[in-house]
Amino acid sequence: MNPTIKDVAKHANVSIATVSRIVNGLPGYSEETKKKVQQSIEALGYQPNAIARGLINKRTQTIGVLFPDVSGMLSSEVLEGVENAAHDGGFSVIVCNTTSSGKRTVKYLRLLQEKRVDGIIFASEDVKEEYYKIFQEMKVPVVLVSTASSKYDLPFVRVNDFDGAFQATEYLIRKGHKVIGMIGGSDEDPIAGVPRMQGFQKALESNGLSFTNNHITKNEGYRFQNGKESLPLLLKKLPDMTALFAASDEMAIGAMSAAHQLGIRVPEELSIIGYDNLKIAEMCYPPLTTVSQPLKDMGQTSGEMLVSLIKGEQQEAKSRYMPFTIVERQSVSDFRDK
Amino acid sequence: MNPTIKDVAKHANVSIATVSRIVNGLPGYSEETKKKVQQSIEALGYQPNAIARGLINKRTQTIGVLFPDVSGMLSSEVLEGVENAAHDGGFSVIVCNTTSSGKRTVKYLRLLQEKRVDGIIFASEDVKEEYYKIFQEMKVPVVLVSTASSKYDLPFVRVNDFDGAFQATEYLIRKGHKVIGMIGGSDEDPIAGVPRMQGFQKALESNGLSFTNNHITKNEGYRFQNGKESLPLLLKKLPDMTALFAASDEMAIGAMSAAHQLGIRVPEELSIIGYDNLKIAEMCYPPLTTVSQPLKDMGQTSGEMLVSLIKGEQQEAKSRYMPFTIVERQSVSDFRDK
DNA sequence: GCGTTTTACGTAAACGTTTACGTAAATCCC
DNA sequence: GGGATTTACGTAAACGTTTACGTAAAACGC
Repeated sequence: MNPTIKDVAKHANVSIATVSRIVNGLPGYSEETKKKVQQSIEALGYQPNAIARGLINKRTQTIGVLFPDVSGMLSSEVLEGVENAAHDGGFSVIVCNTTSSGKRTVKYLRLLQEKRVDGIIFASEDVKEEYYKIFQEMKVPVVLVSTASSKYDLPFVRVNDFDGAFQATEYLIRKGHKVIGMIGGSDEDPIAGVPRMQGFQKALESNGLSFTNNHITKNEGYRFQNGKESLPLLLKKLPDMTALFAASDEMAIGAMSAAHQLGIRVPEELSIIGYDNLKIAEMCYPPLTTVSQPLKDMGQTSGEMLVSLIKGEQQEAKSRYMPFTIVERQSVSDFRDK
Repeated sequence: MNPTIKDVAKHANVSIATVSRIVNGLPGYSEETKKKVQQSIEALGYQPNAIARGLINKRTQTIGVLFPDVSGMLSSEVLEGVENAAHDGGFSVIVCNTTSSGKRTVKYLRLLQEKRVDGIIFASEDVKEEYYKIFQEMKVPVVLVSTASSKYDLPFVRVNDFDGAFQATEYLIRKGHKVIGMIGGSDEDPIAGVPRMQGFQKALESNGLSFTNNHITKNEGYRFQNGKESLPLLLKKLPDMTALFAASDEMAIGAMSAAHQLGIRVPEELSIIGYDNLKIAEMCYPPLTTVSQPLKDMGQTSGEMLVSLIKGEQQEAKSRYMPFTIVERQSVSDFRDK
């Protein structure tokens, strides 16, 4: 089995306290003793036991990250950023796939509490009261990413969804489009659903364009299939539509697929703008113009924020709205001549 | 802070051994004592400390998973399967993003060794000697996924890449194509590079079609951009090419993008078949026909295999070749009339 | 040389849990 | 009723590490 600190101490003929001091770079030993101990460590192949250290220090150097869909394209980029920041800060990442289930989320939080993780990153979902209660019990820092909570004072890292939608819609308006539809999310989703629809509506109204219920179709999810099914519905409600804003890249690409099937040329007959700037945005045909959420940076920033809170480098984190841009590709046509 | 087992024992007026027995469902207490202890647990909000338990049991209920690219589309689906299996088996997953760097991989393995993880899943990369040395030191089970090792006897879960490529190429041949090219990976990649190229070559030769160096372009990576850059090169070498097999879905979609730009109609003028069946295969235009690696199932299977090894339910794991299928979509035309 | 300060150790206790083993009481069976 | 077995505890030690504190020796300064 693995040699312990006792084996090293015996081999080097010193006490375990001396070995510990040397291993951890604390003062209190001679150069001669240090060399002797290091030789013993190498000879025995000693690897310190982080479990024992965690028990004493009451810190495990581990954080938990909860995603509603760990293999989703959004999640995987955020995860990369989080993992980079955590690793650089000396922390390991336990990943939890909650599948948007409240029960499973509570189970994971309890598990993370038992494992005494030093902090939590909670991604892309609304914070329920019972989650917040567990956060409180755990007495560790929590950072939200790609989400926020109106009810609980938890630091977050996100993009301003209202502004992003507003500017995406204004972009279409500036390109000369006057009949613009939206493939939206859910009325009950306070994170990605409601603000993006509100931003869309506000942009229309601010530019003197009409907004009615016919301008939006709503969905429970944000997937390719949702977008594909929504386009025919939207066209029925808004037959003169020349452009649309989709509340996610996947839905935009789904709409694109449906347009191909309906023989509608994109962008010549229908312009489409998405939201996220996932990797696939450049891979579809035509390449998608979209609102760019800097997902990996958001993961990185939230990871750094959490590490900083754990280390006590700051007592309170300042929530961050990350900048977004409109990445122009080829899915939006210039309608100003028409 | 968190109440300990000592607090519960004091509150319930029993010993800590009794609390432990009750919490862990071991025999040796009366129903009356059990009720009393459970009330104390609830009143104090006791959560067992998994760190202390891990130190005693020499088992952390945690596994480490190493990916060369954690946000890659391949990785994220495998990760979901692994995480599901691990969670169901009572294990947490520490995710490590090695970025294909040998140095970083060693660093992660050492970290996982210190954290005393119960097992390792190693994905999508060749096993180097120094990794294998660390596996040996750690004395925990290791399972490979989406990779294998010719040099070390480690159980793996993968698809037979030779067969997959062979059948993809035969599929094109059965569709009447006679001049078939390949966008391949690297000669130095014994996992995804060489076998897929060999399968392609064998299929051509077995069907009496010519194979020369002009039939393959090679790449260092398997990304969209690699595919996009490869198509013009391949067309230069093989101007009469009517179909191509790409060694990954991303490269297939990259080739598709290049075809659109060159005004080549897919599949009418050029048929394309990919490899992986990533989510994006159905999202591109036209939807991609591809060899389907069951990525999530592979993750699930490798996770189950590792859990079983850790629990001692089996002493040796039997390596698994997972079945693949050809998922027909719309990127391959029937060339038998022409 | 002597008193003070610093250095280089080692000892003992702690962290929160699990469990082997001993003991007393209760139960069972002849 | 008595001996054997089972049940229901509690005690003590262990797991591998960190560190406060005490002590002896060395170094420093007058």
